[in-house]
Amino acid sequence: MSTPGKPTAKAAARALAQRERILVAAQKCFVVHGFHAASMANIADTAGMSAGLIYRYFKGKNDIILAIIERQLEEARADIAKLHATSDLVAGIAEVFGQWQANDPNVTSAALFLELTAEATRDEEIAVATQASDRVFRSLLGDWFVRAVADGGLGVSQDQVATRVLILQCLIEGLAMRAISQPDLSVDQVKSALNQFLPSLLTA
Amino acid sequence: MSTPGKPTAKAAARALAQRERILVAAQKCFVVHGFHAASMANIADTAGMSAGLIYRYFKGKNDIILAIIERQLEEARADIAKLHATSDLVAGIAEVFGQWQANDPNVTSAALFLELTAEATRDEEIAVATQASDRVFRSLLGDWFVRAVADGGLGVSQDQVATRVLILQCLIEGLAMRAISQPDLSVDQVKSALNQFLPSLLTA
Amino acid sequence: MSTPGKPTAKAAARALAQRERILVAAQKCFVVHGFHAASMANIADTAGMSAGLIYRYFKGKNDIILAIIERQLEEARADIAKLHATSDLVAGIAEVFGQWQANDPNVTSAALFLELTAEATRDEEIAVATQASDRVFRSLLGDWFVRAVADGGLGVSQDQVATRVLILQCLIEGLAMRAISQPDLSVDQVKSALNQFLPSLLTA
Amino acid sequence: MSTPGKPTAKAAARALAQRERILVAAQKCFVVHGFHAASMANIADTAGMSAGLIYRYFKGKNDIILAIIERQLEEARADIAKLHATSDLVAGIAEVFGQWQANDPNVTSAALFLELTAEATRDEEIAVATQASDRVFRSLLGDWFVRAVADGGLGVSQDQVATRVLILQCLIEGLAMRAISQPDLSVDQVKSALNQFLPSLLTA
DNA sequence: TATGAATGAGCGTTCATTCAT
DNA sequence: CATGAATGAACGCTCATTCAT
Repeated sequence: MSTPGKPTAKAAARALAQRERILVAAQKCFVVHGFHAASMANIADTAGMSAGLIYRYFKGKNDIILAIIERQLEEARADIAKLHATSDLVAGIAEVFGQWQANDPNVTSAALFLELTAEATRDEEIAVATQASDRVFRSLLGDWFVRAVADGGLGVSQDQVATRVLILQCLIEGLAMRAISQPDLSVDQVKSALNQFLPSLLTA
Repeated sequence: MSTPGKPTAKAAARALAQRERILVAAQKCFVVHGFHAASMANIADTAGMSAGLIYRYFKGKNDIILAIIERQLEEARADIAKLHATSDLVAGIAEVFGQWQANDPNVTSAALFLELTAEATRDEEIAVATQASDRVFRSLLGDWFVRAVADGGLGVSQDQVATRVLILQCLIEGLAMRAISQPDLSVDQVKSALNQFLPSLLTA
Repeated sequence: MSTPGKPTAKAAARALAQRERILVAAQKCFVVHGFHAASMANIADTAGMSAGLIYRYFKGKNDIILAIIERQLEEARADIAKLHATSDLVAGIAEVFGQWQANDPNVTSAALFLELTAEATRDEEIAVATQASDRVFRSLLGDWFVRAVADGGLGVSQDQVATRVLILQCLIEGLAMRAISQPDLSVDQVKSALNQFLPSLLTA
Repeated sequence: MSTPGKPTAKAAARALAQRERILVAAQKCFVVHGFHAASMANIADTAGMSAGLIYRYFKGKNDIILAIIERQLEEARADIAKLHATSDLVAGIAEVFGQWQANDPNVTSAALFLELTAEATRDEEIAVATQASDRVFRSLLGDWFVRAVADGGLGVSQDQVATRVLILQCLIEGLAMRAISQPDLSVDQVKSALNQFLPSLLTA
């Protein structure tokens, strides 16, 4: 009231920063322990705050999970945007595969992605969020496929888009499982395989 | 000791049957609730026995999870065997996709598969088991690719096998995620996509 | 199964005994600390068991409260039955007042009665239970008023019953508050006052 | 110190106003949620101030409860004063009963009264406060009973006062419980009952 | 004076595991 | 062999209270 505007903005900024701190900590904990095994105390410790404080910024544990899903959607959107910029889809996918294999708790985790998807079969809220996220992702991929080559797209015909997107997604998401189940699979092998089979998917 | 030979064999058979009862119940519970949310009481109820009795046949909950992984290996082997028998790989994969989408607690579950794989990044024992299982699976698939056409194989050259197996696995496992994240994807669409892209993978 | 009937009956008896142990402990704790301030750990300690065990016999804390209400109803029924037997209503009420003033955690507590009634304005389940209990109590009292003198009743006319029951209840329940707020009020003073004003209530 | 006299008086007045704001808010919250279930955050919100500020005016939650008791004493004194003014005691009591049944959070609440009394059996400070309050109330009622009819009193003899006050209080406080446990009891029924039994209490 | 972010202890509850029967 | 009562540690979460701003 005394200094209008500013203090509120400052407080809002702090709140956002705190939410971010919590989400980063939660992501690490979820990657390391899994959704259910990671405790709020775990997350609080990792975030360097008391457990109770988390509830000022999130309604509960489930709320954190949903926020993490949205984070992943935004990261995915950013990745898609990069696809537009680069002509080298193979290198992009291979890089993501490398990150998944390294299992760095700070970036998108393959394990988290799998567990999240599995959880969608049990939690209605999570199901809604993941399916919505997935729809957006497919739509973005589809736009890229269908756009004219002159505009940075692939110029694929409309009746082919769904099929191509499906296969491409299977390849990418399948690599998430390979990153875990086949730790001795090298990035180069992945590149080589993709170089051999992706072109037929990407040509009009 | 008192009645040697026969009774022991009988007891061992009973023990195996009990383990099987428990595993079947556990699989159902895990599919429905997930590994961590499924309680031992749940499993005991489903198996129609007391909670305490389970500990005569398994060291603990983790021990059951490990056994479930081995069960899945067996089932995977059976699936591979069916691939040999059928000439129609596309129909086979599409059928599995349909089962995954239906999420029948009695057959291999996509969600369980994902959760299990995710868990492998956290539990060393599970990692070892899943990777061993995966190696066997790849080996069986590889054999089929490399075997002569006359012997029911595909006659693919040795230096192409790893690549082909990799792509095929990505497609199959990618469909596990599609079954969950894209519930409106029809079996026919999957068949159509596979029919378009599998041939290039399966020809020598 | 092996020894049918008996074991189940034994188990049921034990379960009932455990429920009773818990209810007795809960009543003590509720009297001493109040409904909300009494913790499940408190009750478990008082009952001489672990906190977790309580949940085998009660759904939760609210379930215990509801069971205590029913207990009180049964005790009230027993008290009413005694009224039938004795011609000395004044002595009976005065005795109850004495127990209330002593605040013995083992018998019906005035404080518990008040808190329970207050809670009924907030918890729908408790409201339903207390009102049902109250209806039964009033009905029993009314029967006694209306019954012929020859049958141990008071022979009060039908159109007078509701009024008489109302006043009598106010006097009894009012004494519950007096027992707390006026600790120096003697049982004899209560008797004297009741002897002076009850007769007009009890004559046809 | 810097501006002696006046500013201090102003500050004291402000402090009293703040205390009043808090007490009004607390009373509302206590009526709705009960003493223990009402949170300091609740009270702060209702009072339109921050939670921390309350601690400048009250030592803690218990301190607020004690202050509320004193408030009720003030209200009770006011009610007694009204009894003096009206010749119709029955109508006055019936009106209070109606307010109790309506459970208006802005006036004296029956539920709060009961909970407060119950709490007196547990908290020594509350016991002292309620008993002192009760003594004053009885004294005021007694004065009215004993005062000469010519002075607006009832002219009851000294040795009858205690008994009459006791019965009258039981009737009034008993109606507090009736208001909760017998929600279908009408104000008219109460009036009718009081009209029948009060006269014998009020005549010399 | 006033705020509200932060703490930390304690809550009700669940559940893997043990063991007397 | 089989039971299920019992434990105890941990969980997610709430809230009275404090204190830097």
